[in-house]
Amino acid sequence: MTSAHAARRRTGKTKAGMNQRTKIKDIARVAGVSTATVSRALSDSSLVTEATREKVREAASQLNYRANVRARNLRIQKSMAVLLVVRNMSNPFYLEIFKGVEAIARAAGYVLLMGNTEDDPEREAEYFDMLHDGQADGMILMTGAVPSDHVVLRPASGLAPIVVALEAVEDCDLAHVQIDNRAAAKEAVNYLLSLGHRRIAHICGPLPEILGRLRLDGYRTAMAEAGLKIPDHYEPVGDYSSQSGRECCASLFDRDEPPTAIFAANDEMAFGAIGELRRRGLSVPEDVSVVGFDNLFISESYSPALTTVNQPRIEIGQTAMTMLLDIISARQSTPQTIEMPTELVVRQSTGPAPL
Amino acid sequence: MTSAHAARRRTGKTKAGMNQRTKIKDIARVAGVSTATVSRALSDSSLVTEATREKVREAASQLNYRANVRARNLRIQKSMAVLLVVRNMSNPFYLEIFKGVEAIARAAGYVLLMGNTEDDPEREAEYFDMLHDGQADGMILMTGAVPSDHVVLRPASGLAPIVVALEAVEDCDLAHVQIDNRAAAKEAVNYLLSLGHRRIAHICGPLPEILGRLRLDGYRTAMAEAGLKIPDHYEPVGDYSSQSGRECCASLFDRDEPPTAIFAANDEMAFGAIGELRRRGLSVPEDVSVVGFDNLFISESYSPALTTVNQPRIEIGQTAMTMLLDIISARQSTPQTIEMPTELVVRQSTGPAPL
DNA sequence: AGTGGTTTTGCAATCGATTACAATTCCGTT
DNA sequence: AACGGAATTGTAATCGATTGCAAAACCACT
Repeated sequence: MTSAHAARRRTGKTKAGMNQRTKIKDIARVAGVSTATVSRALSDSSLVTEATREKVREAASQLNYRANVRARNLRIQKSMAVLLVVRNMSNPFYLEIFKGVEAIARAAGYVLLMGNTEDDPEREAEYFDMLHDGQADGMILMTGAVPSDHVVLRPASGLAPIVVALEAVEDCDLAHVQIDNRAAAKEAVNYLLSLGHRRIAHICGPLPEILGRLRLDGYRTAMAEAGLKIPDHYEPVGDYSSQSGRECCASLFDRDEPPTAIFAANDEMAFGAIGELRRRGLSVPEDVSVVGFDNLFISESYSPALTTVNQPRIEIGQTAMTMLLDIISARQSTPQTIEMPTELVVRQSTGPAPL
Repeated sequence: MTSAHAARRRTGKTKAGMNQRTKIKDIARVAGVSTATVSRALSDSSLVTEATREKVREAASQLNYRANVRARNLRIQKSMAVLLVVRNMSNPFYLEIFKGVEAIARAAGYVLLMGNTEDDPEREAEYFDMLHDGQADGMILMTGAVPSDHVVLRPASGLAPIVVALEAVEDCDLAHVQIDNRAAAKEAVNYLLSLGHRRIAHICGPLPEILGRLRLDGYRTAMAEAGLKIPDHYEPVGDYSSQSGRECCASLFDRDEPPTAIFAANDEMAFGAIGELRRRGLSVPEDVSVVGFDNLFISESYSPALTTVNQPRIEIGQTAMTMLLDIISARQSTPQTIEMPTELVVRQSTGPAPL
């Protein structure tokens, strides 16, 4: 009776009509059992006989029943959703991380919510709020910024599960998945040194960010260990765009003693640099060698194929999500930091130093 | 009393402790009003005095209250979430579409759920199920495949709001956002013809898919209108990967009468083709012109910068999401098809036909 | 003070599941 | 047949908000 009433009321509202979804009560009626039994039967509880389970399943599939996720989530106090927050959604670097995260999340029955901050502190706070109000059960954070005074960070207030990936949040005991940027940069530069290059420049990423500083540091360390002095203008700063790579490269070759090799802080700037070199009639790698960082999907099919530092992005995504699940299910409580291995991928954009 | 009891019980469970979230009842108690009034005050209903609204706001901010989204969603019968489903999450083509969708969704208060099918019919069905069980209020579908007998498609069962973007689902009255692939392809080929090229080949996308067929059709139409006969082997079929572009290009130049221009069905295959040409000592665009399709972010910084057909991806995402919102709010009921404009972007990979 | 009308507020139902606890059934034993 | 204990099932509370309806408060005007 109640349900007939509800049905009538709802039909009155939606002009589409017939939008009546079957609920657990309907199954109960058809199968001749209580709603509790239906719930148990469908969730494979051991508390029901095989016979009733079958009866319930029968009724459910006949009525095309699917449990209402909203109701379940309210009752079980979970959202079965995780939030993946990045600085810029259209950065191709993230693609495979998305994929890695998605694969693990999906396998565990979680859905993936996307967050895009555009480096706007207000937006960042919004995503933290979403954790707070139960829209997601955890978050993978790929922006370095954390609203410093946000409520979820107050230890007492039930710190929501957060895993920071590829960025570092200091003074917060959060779980981290990282790579060793300094060592990776050093390895790249060492490779150039091993090819006989001495005049090696570095196109930096933005230096307010830790990422850019670490890579620069690796470059400097390698140079220092080789006993080489770095000319003043050998460290132009870009913003990770190919346009900035182009400009930085131009600035290097507009002055005396241009380098014979360039190590760019990411692949896009390396592409820009190669474009600029070509424009100046210099060929890669015969005249100048170029190394990138990231190993974007496209780097392999660039011509010349780019020598670059590979980050295991799929694995990084998988690892971050796995850690998050471990924390959510309280299998893991003390925040860990996992370091993923990088690898220098040698392709055609590097060669022996010219005489 | 009840709430104290609940608190005790919950605290007993979570070892983190202190996870007690403030609920509307707490605000009501502090502000000295009923829960109904709190709800109304916080939702800016005109039914409360400014005085009580202020009192409630005060209490809410003092207790750091945020409404529980799960409870609200159950009550209002919405999820305030939309599902964006793609074939392959790590395809760079989607990036800006994500961004466009995200921007509009966010502005409207919707969150974005990501779906990745990997062309697996089972997964496709899963995402349709998510619509069915209320996990999302609508879906933007970027896979051509629709589970043919799925319940949401039965007209009577309250067809869930779906917008199909850049793919075509036939025999379904769903809203669509598309581009005119045939015309765009024709325009690209016409441009090559205008440069004096006569031997123009087309590297096709997979032909079971409508997309590949339409672009091929545009190519053929342009050639036919120019009165040119297409040699047998001028239509190799790739799979949109740069590797396949490389192979298709090789197959073209391993035979007699190689083309002087190549129109590839997407940018990645164009990159592969350019790589192969370079490997053979042919230069682009002096010996061979190459045109792509999509205008990936990287095409501009490729060298040579790629001439390609631009799809307004951000706008496509925005439009799809806007349409979806219109349908959800029933502002729009008859499914529309919107066609977005493409544009040939001429860069350095094309030039006059060699003599 | 009483009346009628308009604002504000509160009570309690509701959304649709899960689950603690009580009630019942089942089954083997005496 | 009666009994005890285990296995099933049912009743009703619960999750935390929103909202229909009734009650209360307020106000102006006779």
